[in-house]
Amino acid sequence: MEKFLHALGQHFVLSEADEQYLRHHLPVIRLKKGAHLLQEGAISRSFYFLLSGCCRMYYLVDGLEKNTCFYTEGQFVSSYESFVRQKAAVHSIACAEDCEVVEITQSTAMQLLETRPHFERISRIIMEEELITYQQMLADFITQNPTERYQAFSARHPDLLQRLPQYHIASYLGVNAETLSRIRKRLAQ
Amino acid sequence: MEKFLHALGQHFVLSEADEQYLRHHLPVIRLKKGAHLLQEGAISRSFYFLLSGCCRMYYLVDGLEKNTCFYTEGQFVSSYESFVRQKAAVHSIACAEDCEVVEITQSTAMQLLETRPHFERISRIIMEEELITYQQMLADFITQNPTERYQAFSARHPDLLQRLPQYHIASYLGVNAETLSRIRKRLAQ
DNA sequence: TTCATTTCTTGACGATCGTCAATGACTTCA
DNA sequence: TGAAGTCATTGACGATCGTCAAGAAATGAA
Repeated sequence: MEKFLHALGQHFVLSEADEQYLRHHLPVIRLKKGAHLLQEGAISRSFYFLLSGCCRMYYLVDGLEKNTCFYTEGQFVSSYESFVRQKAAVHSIACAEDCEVVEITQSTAMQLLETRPHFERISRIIMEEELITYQQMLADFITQNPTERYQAFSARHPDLLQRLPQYHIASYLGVNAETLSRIRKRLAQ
Repeated sequence: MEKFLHALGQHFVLSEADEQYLRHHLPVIRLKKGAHLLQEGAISRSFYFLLSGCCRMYYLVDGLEKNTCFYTEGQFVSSYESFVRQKAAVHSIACAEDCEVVEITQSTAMQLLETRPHFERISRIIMEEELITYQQMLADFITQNPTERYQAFSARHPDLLQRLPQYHIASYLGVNAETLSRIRKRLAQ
C-alpha cells in the first residue's frame, strides 16, 4: 500500500488526511496467476494499481488470446472504456503472475472526486500519462516490424522477457510463437 | 467557433461567462492542405480542435511517412507527449486537406485551468475519451489483419475513403499502396 | 527421481507482403 | 490541346509469415 502512496506522491503532494483516506478506503487484494481482474463481456466496476506481479490485457480472436498490453509493478490497470462508460468490456485482464493490487472501485473513485476536488487534477494527470503510453504503443506498432518490436521490447522490458512465457510476448508483438522463435534465432546469429 | 462550443456543450454545462472567455481567448486559424500543426523535433506549444478538414499524424521511418492517426471535424488534435511534457515531438501533424482549427496554446490552457478550476474536470473527461480512442485503435491493430483493418476502416470512415488518397490510408493500415490495391481487388470479387 | 505437462524449437508448404518496374487513369496547368 | 505530374493498378520475384506437425527442452508434481 505504501508503494501506491509513494507512486502518487511522485506526482502530487498528498496531505496526511489524503493518505489516511486512501489507506482506509482502498483494499489491497492478492490474486493467483491466471485470476481475472476483468472478463470480456462484464462491466468493469473497479480499476487497479499494481503493487507486485504482472497482468496482461487480451482479446479473444478466433479462439486465440491476443495480448494488447502488459502491466507491471507501479502501473494502473484498467479497461477505461468499460470503466468510464460502464459498457461491456471487449477484452479481458488476467494475472500473468501472482499479483497484489490496490482496488479502486467506481463508487470510491466518484466519492473521492466529489469530496476531494483536487483529485480531479490527479485523475487528469494520470489520464495524460496513460494517454501518452498508448500513443507510443500505437506508434511502435505502426512504425516497427516484428523484429524491431522484439528488440525494442527486449530493451525496454528485459525483466518481462524472463518472467513471461514466450508465446505471451509473441502474441503481444503480433506474431505467433513459432515466428518469434525464428526471429530470436535470426538475431542470435 | 460555435462548433467548438457546441462540442464542449455536449459533455458539460458551459456558463455564458465560460463561452465569452473561450470566444475571446481562442483564435480560429485557417490552414492550407500540406501545412503543419507540428513538425517532428519541435516542441508542441498548442493543441487544436478541428472545425473542418482533416489532419494526419505521421512518423518518418526510413524516409517514408507512416500515418498513425487521422483527425476530422469535431476532434481534438494533439501530440500529448510533446504538449504535456514539453518534449521534442517524435512525429508530425499535417493537414491532409484545407483545415479550420481552434488553437489552444499552453499558456491559455494553464490560465484556463487556474482561473476556472472546473475545467480540470473537462480536461480529465477529454483525456478519458482520447484514451479510450487510443486503446481501441491499438486493439484494432493487434487483433486484425490488413484486410480486416481495411474493412473496419471503410465501415467506420466511409467519408475518409473518398477524401484521402489511398496511399495515406494504406500507410495508416500498415501496408504499402500496392498491397492495399490488391486487398481492394480481392474484396471486390 | 520419474512421469506428465507445458513450452520452445525446427521443418515443410502455401499465402501474403514488400520491392522494383511498367503501365494506365486522372488532374493540373501552361 | 498537350505535357507534366500525381495516383492507382498490375506483374514478377524474393522474404517473411501462418499453419500444421513432430520432436526437444524445460518445468512441475507425484
